[in-house]
Parts: sequence; structure tokens; C-alpha cells
Amino acid sequence: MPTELRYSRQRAAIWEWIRNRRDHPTADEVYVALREQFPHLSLATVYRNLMVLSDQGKLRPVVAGDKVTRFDPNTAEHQHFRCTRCGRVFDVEAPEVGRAVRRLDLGTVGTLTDFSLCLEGVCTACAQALEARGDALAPGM
Amino acid sequence: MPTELRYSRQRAAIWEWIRNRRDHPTADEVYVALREQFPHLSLATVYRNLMVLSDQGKLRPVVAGDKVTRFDPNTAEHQHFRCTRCGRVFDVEAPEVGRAVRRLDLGTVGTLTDFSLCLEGVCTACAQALEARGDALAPGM
DNA sequence: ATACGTGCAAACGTTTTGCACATAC
DNA sequence: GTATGTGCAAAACGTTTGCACGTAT
Repeated sequence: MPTELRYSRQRAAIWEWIRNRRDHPTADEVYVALREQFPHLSLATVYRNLMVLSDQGKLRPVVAGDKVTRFDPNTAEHQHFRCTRCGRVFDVEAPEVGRAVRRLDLGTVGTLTDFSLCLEGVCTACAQALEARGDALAPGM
Repeated sequence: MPTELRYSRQRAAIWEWIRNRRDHPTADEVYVALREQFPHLSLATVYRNLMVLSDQGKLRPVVAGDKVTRFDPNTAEHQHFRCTRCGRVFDVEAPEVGRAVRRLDLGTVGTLTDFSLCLEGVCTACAQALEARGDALAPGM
């Protein structure tokens, strides 16, 4: 385990590429995108650096219900909505939910350090596509 | 894909074993437990039947932040607390959070069909073990 | 000079799938 | 008899690791 953190062009490029993204890229998406700039880039390097950036608090890993880990440069409190049709993950502001969570009485269960809310449904684009095909929409909650 | 559903001793045994569990077993835990009764049981069979039972609405897959899928026979609305030390998953009643979620204005994002809240922290047992060792507890939120 | 970072390939753990055989209906 | 369920092995998948080489400090 490194005791000191050094500069690396790959890490800098990964951060530059992901820092303004709002689409919660996966490691593989980072890899594919940066392969143009670094033809010999390794997926392992991408994973290692995404972990480093997460440890630094610059990224937040998000597990949105599918099995891939996504990485979010927006570290402010917010929640995620995943479209079950297209898999895309959207940001949702839900401060009231955060407040309700922090007000929870966990009783003897334990001490809360973090939480994540994953909303699921059909995004507007997919709903329109389904409508065009004449399919019934999934009923809302 | 089957059009008709037939009886199978394995599926019945899996359901009997899991139906009153409150510890959110993984497929492998089901497999290990039922191997005594069915020495030739296959993990694939367990996965297939857990999927069938989930499709039937008797189980609910829960993804609690670690990478394994757990299966919960409690299909009533409730949330989960995962201890980051021991990995155990506890049930938490949080109707106020559910209400806050359903009140959310998703704007143009899409239509909500489901949601899951995963709380994280240190369970009481682990906190006591840490305290006994003199370690500092992770600060609450 | 000494770590730390990289690329590659191999390993890993979980979940899925293809296939021949067994079983419910 | 026929479709569904099973066991086994292999594949698939996302992710991690071991190692020799490269590079920042």
C-alpha cells in the first residue's frame, strides 16, 4: 500500500474526463473513452485510479441496483434514479428524504454512517418510446 | 422459458428453508444449508429457483451495497441496514422515508416504480466489540 | 535510488448458461 | 409423451491481484 501519492498522467486524465460528467460512468466506460488518448491503457489502471479518487473523496462509487459500480464526481448529497429499461442513472435532489433518514430511530440496530437511496422506474425517454409502440406504461407507485 | 410451473422438491425445500428467515440469505447460504438434505443439489438450481420465487413475488432480491444478492422473504415495505464490519443486514422499519420518497417530485426524470434504501453503519454488536478493543467508534451522521 | 504507477495476464467471486438426463404432469 | 426441472461443467461478467517494467520524486 502506497504511503505517498505521485502524479500520473493516467490518473490526471481519468479525473479530467470524469470530473464534469453527470452520467455516472462505469470503469469500462472510462476505459473505452480514454483508450483513444492512451492506447495501452489497462482496465486495471482505471479501476485502481477510480479507487484512489474515491479514497480522496473526489468521486463516489454508486451501486444503483444493477451489478456494475458507477462513479459519480458529484459528492454533494443527492440520490439516484435508474431507468429499468435503458439502465441510465439520473440524479435526483431529495433533501427531504435525507432528513427523514437522519431522523430515523435505529433503536438497537446500530449507528448510521451513510446511506443510499436508489429509485427505480422508467425514464421519460423510455416511456415515450414505449408509448410510441403502443405498450402500456408500468403503473406508478 | 417455461410456460407452466411444475412442482419440484428442491424448490419447495428452498422456499420452506428461506420463508421464515430474517437474515437475508445469499444463494450460497441456501445452497450450503440445503446440501445436507440434497447432497447433489446444484448452486445453479438454487439460483434458478430463487429467481422463480422472486418472480412469483414470494421473495425480494436485496442488493445491500456489498456485491452479493440477498433474498428476503419479507416483501412488506421495509428498509435495510448493513453493518460495514460484519456484513450482516438488518431490517429497519422506516415508513416516514417511504412517504417522503413517494412525495418526491421527479420532474422530467421519469416514473417511479420501486425504490430501495440501504443504510450503512456499524451494528451494536460490532460497536461493542470495537469498544472492548479500545477503538474509536465511527462518528454518527 | 527508491518507491509508486502501469500494463498485462491470470485469478477471483458471483451469477448465468448449455446440455444431457430426470421428473412432473 | 412432452415440457419443465435438475446437476454438472463451463462460460460470462465485473473486479482484483501478482509481477516485471516504467516513471515521478
